[in-house]
Amino acid sequence: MSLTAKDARTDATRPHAGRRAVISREDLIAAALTLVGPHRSVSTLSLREVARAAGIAPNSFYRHFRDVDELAVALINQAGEALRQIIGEARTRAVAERSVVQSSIEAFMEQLRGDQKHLHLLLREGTVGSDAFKDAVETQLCYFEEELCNDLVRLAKERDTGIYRPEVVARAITRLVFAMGATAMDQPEEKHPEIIDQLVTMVRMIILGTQTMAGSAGQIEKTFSR
Amino acid sequence: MSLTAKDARTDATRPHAGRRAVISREDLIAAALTLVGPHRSVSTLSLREVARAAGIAPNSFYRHFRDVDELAVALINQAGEALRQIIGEARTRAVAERSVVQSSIEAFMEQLRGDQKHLHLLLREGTVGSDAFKDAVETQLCYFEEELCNDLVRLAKERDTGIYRPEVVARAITRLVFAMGATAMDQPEEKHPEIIDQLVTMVRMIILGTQTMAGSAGQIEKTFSR
DNA sequence: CTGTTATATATACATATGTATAATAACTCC
DNA sequence: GGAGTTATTATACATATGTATATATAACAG
Repeated sequence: MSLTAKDARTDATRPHAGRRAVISREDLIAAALTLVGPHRSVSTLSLREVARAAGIAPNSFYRHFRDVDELAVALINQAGEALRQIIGEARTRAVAERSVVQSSIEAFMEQLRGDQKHLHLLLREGTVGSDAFKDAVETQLCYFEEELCNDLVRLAKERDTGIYRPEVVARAITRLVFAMGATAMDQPEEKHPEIIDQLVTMVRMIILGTQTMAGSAGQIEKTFSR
Repeated sequence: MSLTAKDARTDATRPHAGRRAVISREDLIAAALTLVGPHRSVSTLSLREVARAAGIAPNSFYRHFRDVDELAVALINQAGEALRQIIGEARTRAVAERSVVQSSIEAFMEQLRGDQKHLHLLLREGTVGSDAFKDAVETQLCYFEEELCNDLVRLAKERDTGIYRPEVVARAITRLVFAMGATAMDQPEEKHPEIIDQLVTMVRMIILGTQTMAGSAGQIEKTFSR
């Protein structure tokens, strides 16, 4: 179990008896990612197709995944992590600047425009496929909800505005943003500003609603002072 | 163009030269409907499979549809019409009774519980597939939005509550209900009451928000007097 | 070098798919 | 009855898929 000097050469991979893998799990995921898109669903990917895209023999696929479905789950998890990190950065960056709502949504749509296939996956494919796949998507969505919920509670305390059932608020906003994002992906870029505007309005209505329900109607202007 | 006695026998089908169709477009759609479900996406349906389910030879499919995609579009349109009618009835029935929000959502979830495959289709498959298919789903969603928008404006006038950007409100509610409905379909029935409760809260927040934005905060209690 | 072992490929097979072509069956009209 | 017309089927073919089996290849240990 001790590491020799030779092992260090292989850089964080422990010594290896047998042929070295010419391709990694991640390479396969990346190859699959090039195949999906607005017109191609993960659920229609075939093992041979992915293998072809990755430049390996069909059977080599089995060295990395039990079947395409397992790949799909890995794909979703990767997509969720990537997106959460991006949104997280946008959020902390936003606090200093303008409205949290506005800049978070803009960051989201910005990402969407960047042809990030990851986003396509998370937004559109959540509700079709195997149980394992759907669970994976749901889990990622819940992560988003939790983080947003924490943010909402924190902000409400800071600004001393009330907040009614923050977990429901977080869920509503998350689902709404994802749903609107999914439809936005099929629209030409000219329409994105309008969609952003609608989304911002929706989110503000929800926030206004939860604050009113919490009985803090008097503090509303404070929140939207940009 | 005149109808003879013999024509009347065939009941609204005009006289027909050549063999009579043993199967109709609708039969094919119905057969396809039996194949889709929580685990089967429309986009994975094969021509032969649908033909098999309908009890016809693969090639006979072409007499009715150019390809599976055309069937999928027809399926969506049918689903949309069916659902709109159901919700419409629920809505008019609701006005006399309790809160419009509560009873509309309950009607929606009720339908969902009834294993209506139509709903599965509309809720989940909207964002993957051909352009024609996605357009069809989007169109149906827009119908919902328009009807809801009319309702909202009418109700706002009746109750003299303000309403800010009703089309955005209608869109938010529609997308939210559909998104929540899609996730609800994977949950056991015991959780449905909780989901309904969340959804009702979400919609009330939005309505409260739009009313507040319209500057009619004083009239809020009136709306939620159940 | 030899052996061991993990990895990748080649070949093969049963099965599924979309569709072309030709044949058959059921119907209307004369 | 037969002629014309249309719906349906039978057969066939090229192609794609998942996977089983066997084999080749590369890295390591000794």
